[in-house]
Amino acid sequence: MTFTTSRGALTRGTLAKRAGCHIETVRYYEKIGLLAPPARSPGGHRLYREADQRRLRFILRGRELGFPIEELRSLLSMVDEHAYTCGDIQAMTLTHLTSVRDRIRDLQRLERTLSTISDRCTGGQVPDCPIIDEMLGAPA
Amino acid sequence: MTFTTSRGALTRGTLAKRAGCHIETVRYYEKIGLLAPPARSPGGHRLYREADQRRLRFILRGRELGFPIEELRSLLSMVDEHAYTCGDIQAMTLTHLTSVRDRIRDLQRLERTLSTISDRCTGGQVPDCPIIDEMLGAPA
DNA sequence: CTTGAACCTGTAGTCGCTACAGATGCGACC
DNA sequence: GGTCGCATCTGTAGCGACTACAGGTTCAAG
Repeated sequence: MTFTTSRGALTRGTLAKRAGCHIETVRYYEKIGLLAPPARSPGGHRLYREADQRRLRFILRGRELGFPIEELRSLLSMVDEHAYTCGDIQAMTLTHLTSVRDRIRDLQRLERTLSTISDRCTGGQVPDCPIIDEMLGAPA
Repeated sequence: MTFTTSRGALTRGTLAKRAGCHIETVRYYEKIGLLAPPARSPGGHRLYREADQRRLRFILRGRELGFPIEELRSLLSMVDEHAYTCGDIQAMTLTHLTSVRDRIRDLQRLERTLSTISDRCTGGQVPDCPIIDEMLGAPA
């Protein structure tokens, strides 16, 4: 079992498992400066604390919400310095929400197009296909 | 005016403009083997024909429909060899359609989460924010 | 003290382009 | 035929957000 070391520190693998990400993601976030370089064991292994786990969870939760890394970097520094207002965060979120809605609309248009053209197919062994014809010729 | 050369060949820039893509995309598609290496002028400039324009349009239309490059490679070789049935193409399209629908569902979930949490904001100069609290604590 | 998993480092690959630098070609005009 | 300026040529690096690998070391359990 790999849990914690003698003084309660977490290894990289354990941190990743607990926070719910790939082990290499932890190292990646350190490299790009989202996670601070942690303490090391005498042999050079990273040793994390509970605070690191909370910070990583924050980042991962932000990613799940679709925030890009650079926005998370801003969010983290605002939180670190307690320098934010609800209005600031809400504005960032609403901007982000707009882009999510745009993406949904784009995909819905695509969905309609794809279902329309595939509905026109007869299927089976027929050596002609309206999808190919559509791609060869006029746009749908 | 840059249209066609003496024998009706298209330059790379003209081809890109006519087909509707970035000039560098043409070279990229050649590099990855979607477009065949075209004839060259004595000085080494690419010279394209109408058939190249049709092929490029096919690829771009496929990209607009969201097909990944590798699927377009398959589609192109099937079309080149007249070796496809409507059923084959329809199956590819339906698989692709499913993944588009999955992505829509994921984004809709995200949209609901983001609008729910931003609705809880009071906004303005308030130094606490439910969005941040959410990211620091329990998942929404 | 041995064993095997976990970790260390740096780097390359993913996808689909786009951008750049530095050199050369092309065609229009004079 | 000379000059001008745009277009094109080549190879390579960068984007975003990781993930995978190679080749070596450390850790901890038995």
